[in-house]
Amino acid sequence: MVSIKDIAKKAGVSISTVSYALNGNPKVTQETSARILAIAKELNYIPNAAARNLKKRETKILGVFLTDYSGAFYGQLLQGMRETLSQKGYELIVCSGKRSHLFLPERMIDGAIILDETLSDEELLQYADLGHKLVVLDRELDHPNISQVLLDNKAGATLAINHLIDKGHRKIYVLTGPKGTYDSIQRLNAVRQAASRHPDIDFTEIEGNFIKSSGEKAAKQILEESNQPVAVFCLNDEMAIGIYDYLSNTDYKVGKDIHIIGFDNIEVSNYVHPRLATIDYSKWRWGAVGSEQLLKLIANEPVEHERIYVTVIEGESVTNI
Amino acid sequence: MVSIKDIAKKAGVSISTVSYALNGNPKVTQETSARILAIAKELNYIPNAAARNLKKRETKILGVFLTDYSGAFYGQLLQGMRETLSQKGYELIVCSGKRSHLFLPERMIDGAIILDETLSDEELLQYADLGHKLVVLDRELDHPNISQVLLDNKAGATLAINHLIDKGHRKIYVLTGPKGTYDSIQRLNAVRQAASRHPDIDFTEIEGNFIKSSGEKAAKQILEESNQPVAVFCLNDEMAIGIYDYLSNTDYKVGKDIHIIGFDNIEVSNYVHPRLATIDYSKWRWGAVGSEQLLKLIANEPVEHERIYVTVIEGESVTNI
DNA sequence: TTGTAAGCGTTATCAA
DNA sequence: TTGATAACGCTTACAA
Repeated sequence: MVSIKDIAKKAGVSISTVSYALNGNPKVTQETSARILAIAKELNYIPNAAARNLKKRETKILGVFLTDYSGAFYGQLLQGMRETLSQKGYELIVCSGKRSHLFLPERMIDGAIILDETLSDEELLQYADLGHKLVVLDRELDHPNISQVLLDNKAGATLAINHLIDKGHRKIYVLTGPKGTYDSIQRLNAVRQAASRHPDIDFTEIEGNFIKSSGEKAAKQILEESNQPVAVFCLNDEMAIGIYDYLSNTDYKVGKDIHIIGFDNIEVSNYVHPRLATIDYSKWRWGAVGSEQLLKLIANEPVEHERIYVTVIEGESVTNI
Repeated sequence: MVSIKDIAKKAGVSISTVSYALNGNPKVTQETSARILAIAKELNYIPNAAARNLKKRETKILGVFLTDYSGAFYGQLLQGMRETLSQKGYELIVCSGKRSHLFLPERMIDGAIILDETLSDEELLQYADLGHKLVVLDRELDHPNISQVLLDNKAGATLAINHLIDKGHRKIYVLTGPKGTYDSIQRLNAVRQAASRHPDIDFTEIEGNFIKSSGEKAAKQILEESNQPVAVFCLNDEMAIGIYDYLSNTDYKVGKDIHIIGFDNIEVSNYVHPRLATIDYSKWRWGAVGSEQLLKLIANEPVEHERIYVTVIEGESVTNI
């Protein structure tokens, strides 16, 4: 491994001069600086990250924590983060798994964006107390070192329900999500609020868990229970796709016998036929805003919580009844 | 920040004793060790990664380099890697972008898996020369510190063509991929070889670039050129989906007017109707095998290049003519 | 069994 | 303008 020591020896200067030259410090003359740089390049010198991190107490690396890598919209989300951060000289690494939770206290990364239920509120608050900067996308957490960038789930769920009602639906199933996750809880609460405003409409909740198979199961149950056309609000798109799958093996048709609206506008929703009506939001923007907030926290600038707005995407999966 | 110094002071021992205790070295007595551990926990001590990395010259972190985060099958691939590596005490981080290319020479990571055309062969060979361990999934590169785990593209493309021929197709379009990427080149070569073995069959190449829009463009061209039923081998699924999209706005039907087979069996291929025929392989296994190879390289065990095998998935997008 | 001390590769302070 | 040197937090011979 070639270190500044090697360069110093070869250039006949001290290591401090090398360090200054390498870091563009104007104290060292153009001449020596050029010579040192040339030698550094010749020797293929690359600074050792550990040594620098140890001394400078920062890595210029930020982490994003995901529960796993399977999420259907991570691509755009991460892209939004990366583009925002790289402009400011920060690198982004994607972390998932128990050991990586230590990256923050270990000072491997300078800050983190959280979209990972497996990290507890307590753990995050503890890090925040230690001075680490965090942006949470999946929970509400109040702390001076934490900023929230949350989806407007309530507006989304309300839009979805209203869309079904506008189309004349009076029997509405709601396929719920996992009990513990923020987005799921928020969406369900909004649905219940909407339900209480519409006593004339028949709302039925079916327990789901945000994965495809629970959509299939729900479809089976719905077909057994009722034969008039019904509407289903799936609290995420993946479950909606599950319903499509189940129906494709029956004579029932989406948008005719069962009307479906989802949430998230994941990529596959663009491909299914008929097109899935859903609630859309910019995943790219979510990542970008989250990153901006993190940079502000790190720069000790004031931050306010942000909200990501949502819109309805209409599709032939919901038609007039 | 709490360091071993703080613990040493509080425990009334030297820092080396603390270090030994923390690392479970049996030289230190149960008693003192227990006391030190207790204090460490009390103070919420977390070892500083930079300091340890600097000293030990390893991080127990491996990187996987991706061109971007948008790949349709990254989820399973990464999952395969993570599950394999975490068993062996390694953490995986996902890196994308210019600066992260330095993670290897900076010694931020102990090794890397490459699926990223933006890294040049020269750069990788240079790292390998410096002693860094690499596994490449997207090119052929011979070096003692590099192991290849490649898709059997040739078998896949041959299978696809044969499937079309078996179904009676005699006019076959081939929608190609970007000129520079390994998988694309390999697949096209295999197609040309198959073509030379079947002079009776009419092969036509259309230039594509692995993204959806080139499928749409190709569909337009194909419909303009020919009206008898034709077959198309799309060198990846994404372009095949593009054809579906284009046809959905016409009166032509997949599996009837245009027969399509893809490559990769990405998630959306499961959702489209009719089901897309395609070439499948285990993304999880690809990641897992790649990881195993990397661990072997790091342990200085002998490695041989590996191949990931492929199979045909039939679908109603290709029917008998 | 525990302590002393050197060293990992940088940065940065102070003196020359 | 450059050089000597301490320090960052940790590991690990070697000494006690």
